[in-house]
Amino acid sequence: MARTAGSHSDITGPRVREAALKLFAAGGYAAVSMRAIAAEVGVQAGALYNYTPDKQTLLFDLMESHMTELLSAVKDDPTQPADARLKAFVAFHIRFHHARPDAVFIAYMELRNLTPENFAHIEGLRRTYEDGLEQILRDGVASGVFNVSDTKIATLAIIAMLTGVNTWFRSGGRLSLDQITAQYSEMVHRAVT
Amino acid sequence: MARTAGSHSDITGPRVREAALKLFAAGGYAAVSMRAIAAEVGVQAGALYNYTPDKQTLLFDLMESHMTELLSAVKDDPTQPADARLKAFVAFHIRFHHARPDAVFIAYMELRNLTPENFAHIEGLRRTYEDGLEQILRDGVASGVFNVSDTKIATLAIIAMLTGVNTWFRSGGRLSLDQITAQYSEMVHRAVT
DNA sequence: TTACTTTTTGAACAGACGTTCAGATAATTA
DNA sequence: TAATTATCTGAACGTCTGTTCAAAAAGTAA
Repeated sequence: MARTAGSHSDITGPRVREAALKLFAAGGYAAVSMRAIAAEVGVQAGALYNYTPDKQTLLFDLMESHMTELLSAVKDDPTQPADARLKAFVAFHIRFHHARPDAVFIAYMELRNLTPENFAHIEGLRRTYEDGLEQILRDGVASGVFNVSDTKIATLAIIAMLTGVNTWFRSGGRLSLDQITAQYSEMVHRAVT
Repeated sequence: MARTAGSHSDITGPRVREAALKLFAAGGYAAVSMRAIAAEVGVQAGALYNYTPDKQTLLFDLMESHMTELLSAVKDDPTQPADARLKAFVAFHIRFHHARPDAVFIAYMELRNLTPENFAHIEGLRRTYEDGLEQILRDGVASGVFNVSDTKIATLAIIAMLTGVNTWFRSGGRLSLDQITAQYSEMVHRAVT
């Protein structure tokens, strides 16, 4: 056997990334073999190397795609009042992260499996995202609507709190995502006011 | 060669656990081999099996020890006002977790590498810890000092926020641990009041 | 149909994996 | 001192690892 019926890179390529995302999130980068990813796709291990030069790059590409999507999806209107901007940020963060739990999990858990250069690049993207929130807090402090002694710490505290939703929330439970968002929005608002 | 000079289980045993803790935290359970742990201890891989039946149990024992220590270290005095109890909880959590970053990291990251039974056991211990905080919040709501619409969500939000300190704080930086604790205490207090 | 390109297989590589165990040496006890 | 126990080595086991590559089959274009 060789090339299989119906095979095409436009189909197999995305499926390789989907399989890697799913399996890395479930088992961890180191615990998932290239053969396991190939089996999930329905292909032999050698075929994966048409789509990634190596396993490390496969991980990095997944993480970079996630961070890039995050940064291009987040919106902020500096002409609005800071409290409205903060509320919008909270809602965006919870919703965006809830929609892609596997990518979020990988982006936060597999940093140690990146080479130093790859790590630095991903860290830079994350820092950019954090800076967006910190700017909202700083503007709010400047305009007198917020009261925070250290905006950097508050930024990290808020993001940790929001991202934590992903570790326990699943659709279909006692509360809807909107209800969760409302309560977090309230807690965050109080915490900085 | 066989038994080495000065060798004793009272010495080697703890060193095996220390090495495993350090390496699991740095590289992840799946990425760390028994040979790597043995090398860290200064022994051959076979010798590890005098101290653990297998690698999985080694991981489980580390996690269970950590959770058990956590539960026996946390104190709460229900006769005190809820806001004082909450403040004490925040300070305890930050300090306890800061003192053992490797164990904390493992306890939160390697859950997926536990067998179902081991996972259920560790999850039970974590739930017990969370319940301690939730009880404080509930008492505070009952006595009118707190205002939280859902104490379970608030519990998870607070713990995620506090544990997040471990991901970035290192002693010797811009702020002391006491300063960090004061600001988190303030934010948590505001969030539930 | 023929020629060419794209995609996959399946075998192979050298090395690492968790675990077991007989035998050897050190520590301890009598 | 001699006998016993505790501890470790070093080799071995079968299996899995990431990656490479020639050969084969399917898709595409002329």
